[in-house]
Amino acid sequence: MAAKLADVAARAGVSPATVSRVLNGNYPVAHATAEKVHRAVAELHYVVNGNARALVSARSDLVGVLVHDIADPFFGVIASGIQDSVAEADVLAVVCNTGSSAARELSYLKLLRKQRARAVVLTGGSVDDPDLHGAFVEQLTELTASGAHVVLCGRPPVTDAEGRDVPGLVTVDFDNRDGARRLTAHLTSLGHREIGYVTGPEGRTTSQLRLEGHLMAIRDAGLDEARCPVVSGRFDRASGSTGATELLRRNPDLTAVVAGNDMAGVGVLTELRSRGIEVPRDISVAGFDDLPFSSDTVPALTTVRIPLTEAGRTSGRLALGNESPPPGGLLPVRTELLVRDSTAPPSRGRNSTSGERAPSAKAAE
Amino acid sequence: MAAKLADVAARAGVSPATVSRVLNGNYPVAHATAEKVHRAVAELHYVVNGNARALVSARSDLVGVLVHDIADPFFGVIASGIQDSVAEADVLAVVCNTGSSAARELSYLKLLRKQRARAVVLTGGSVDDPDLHGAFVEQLTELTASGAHVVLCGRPPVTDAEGRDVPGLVTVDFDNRDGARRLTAHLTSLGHREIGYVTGPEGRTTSQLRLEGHLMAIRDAGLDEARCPVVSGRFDRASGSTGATELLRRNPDLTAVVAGNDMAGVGVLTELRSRGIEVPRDISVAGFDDLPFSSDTVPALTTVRIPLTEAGRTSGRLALGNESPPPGGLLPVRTELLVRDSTAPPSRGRNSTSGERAPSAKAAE
DNA sequence: GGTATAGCAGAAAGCGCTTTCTGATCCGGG
DNA sequence: CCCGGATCAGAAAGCGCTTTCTGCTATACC
Repeated sequence: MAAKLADVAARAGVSPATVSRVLNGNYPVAHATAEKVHRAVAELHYVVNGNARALVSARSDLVGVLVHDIADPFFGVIASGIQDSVAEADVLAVVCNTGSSAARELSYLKLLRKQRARAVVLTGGSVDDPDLHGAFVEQLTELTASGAHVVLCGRPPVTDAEGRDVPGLVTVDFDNRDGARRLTAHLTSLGHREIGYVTGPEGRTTSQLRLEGHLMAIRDAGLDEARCPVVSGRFDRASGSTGATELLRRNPDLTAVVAGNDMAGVGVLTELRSRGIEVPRDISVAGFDDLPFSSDTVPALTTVRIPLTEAGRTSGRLALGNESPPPGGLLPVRTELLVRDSTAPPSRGRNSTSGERAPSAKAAE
Repeated sequence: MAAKLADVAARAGVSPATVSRVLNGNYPVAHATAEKVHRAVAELHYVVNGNARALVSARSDLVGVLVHDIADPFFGVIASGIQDSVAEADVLAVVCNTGSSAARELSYLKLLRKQRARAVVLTGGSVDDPDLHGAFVEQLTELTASGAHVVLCGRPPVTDAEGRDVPGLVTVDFDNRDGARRLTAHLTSLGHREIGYVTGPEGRTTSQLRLEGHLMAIRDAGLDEARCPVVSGRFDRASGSTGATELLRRNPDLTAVVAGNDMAGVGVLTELRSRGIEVPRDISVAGFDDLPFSSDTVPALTTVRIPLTEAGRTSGRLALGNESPPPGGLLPVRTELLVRDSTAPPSRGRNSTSGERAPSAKAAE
């Protein structure tokens, strides 16, 4: 149906080899000949068959991007960063929604291997499934063995059954633990001593690291852990709401609630509001990630910014192999505490009307 | 490096042809033989080379998905719907960010053609670029001619230079105009007579259709169009803010503001709030799309719901050719008016509480 | 003027698979 | 007992490209 290389060659009056060389520009071709070929290409609307090319060169112009949920802006932003940087090399990004299921992650990895993807970027915290971990490591090993680059963006290095790092992986690591520690430290330094926490989904490394950071800050400040309840959520709005409810049930005197991410933070905000609790006068609230909408909440959410777009871009470059991998395969990404309007010093006894807050001034990107 | 079909054949003691047949299950193979093959496949961790397969069968297991911006939840949700439905056929979705540029759209189309994508789904309103339109139609024609399915999701049918529909395209059409009409009609029926409007980007069909619907409702209600200013925005928060400012400058007596989409609606909400204008008491606000966050705004945003996930799924099925195309190639998607807390009847005379305007430094993306 | 050397272009092999065509085996029926 | 038709398996061609190897024509140099 479509024109092929041989058709172009015939039309230009040259051999297929010459056409190929003109197209790839990796071999000297006389200018006049190249002209003829270009003309023929244009006339025939010729487009090289990527499959044939990939077959002989043993690698395609595809990079796989595994995300938990592409409808979640957290992943959308990362994906757009990746897309951005790989597009410069005319490489296509294949976005795969795993729905946080290790099984689907595995089957996508296999599919990507089948397409001989040039690289794959796994984003977001890893999902723990002991049964599948062996198979997971195997896929990753197989992938790197066949020359594909594997980049972990926002998830910790993968270790095999013996706890050894799987070789050849590159990690773009978000500083979740320390970011969380600094966030909660901000709250304790404001004078909060009864701080609730809504975690992310169980078994997700991101949830765990952030929780650890939070607990570190709690201990550093010498707070009574019994007064600082932790409930588990799922990194979404709904779990933010129910989490806030549960937290208040456990400790009605809470003066601050930290959510595992911004999404849950919004849920907390909504729930508190619907209960007539004013933020930050009555309770301070904080999130994590600094998603695009986080500065538009009311009040604007205090959070920890992760430069997601930039991290995505870096991951993309790493995936293409354009950027030499960092020493040790680990490239840390700095987080930054963003204090906005949802956090303030605790008021003495909840029901007092402590000062009004100034209308929000926003942080530019 | 990786095992190939011949290796599996050798190990199983059969011919390559037999292995292929076992893997594809399209030809009778004795049970015992199939067993041997399966064992060899497992032992060698064999994964078929999709490129080789695509080369001979002349079509790959890839569908392209063109979006304006994957970080925007509007597209994220659609993309996840598409992904969802094509994944069932072990087909991979290639997400391409066009950044609303017709040139990039074109180059992605070419890239997708090169990969011999099985189908491509173009989402979101089309971008108007007269210079590139011819080339655009050509790519689409070439694509359908080579047997690929082309689905337009949320954009109107494409017409060629003579205004004729390009054949073979399937359109999943959002009912933007009528949705917008009903939304503004809701406002007029509430008693609003001075309604401002913030459009989407110029030259985008979605913007245009929604604006048309709005104006229809304005006329239907017999309002004075001079009192109903329209300012242009870009479907993002920042333009919602600036749009609201400009609208109030043009008509300080506005009792309602309609934004072209939810994103801009949030911007409007934020801006009004920072000016001390209370929603919906002083001014009603409405958006369009019903994105996941729209019910979490304060107050919850009245909007028009488009079943984006479902539309994405349908587009995916259409792209795979699993669903027979609708008559006329046009499949309408119903929208639904969602009245929430941001709209209410206008109050008599606003200046009762028109607050001080706080300086707010905004960042555009 | 003859040979060495660029500088280009073509022939052909082969990437890993699918599929048609051909062939071998086995069964039942005449 | 032999033949025809199932039933299954192999041989081989070829999908559209890249790339090595080979070869040809100029040019340069002695």
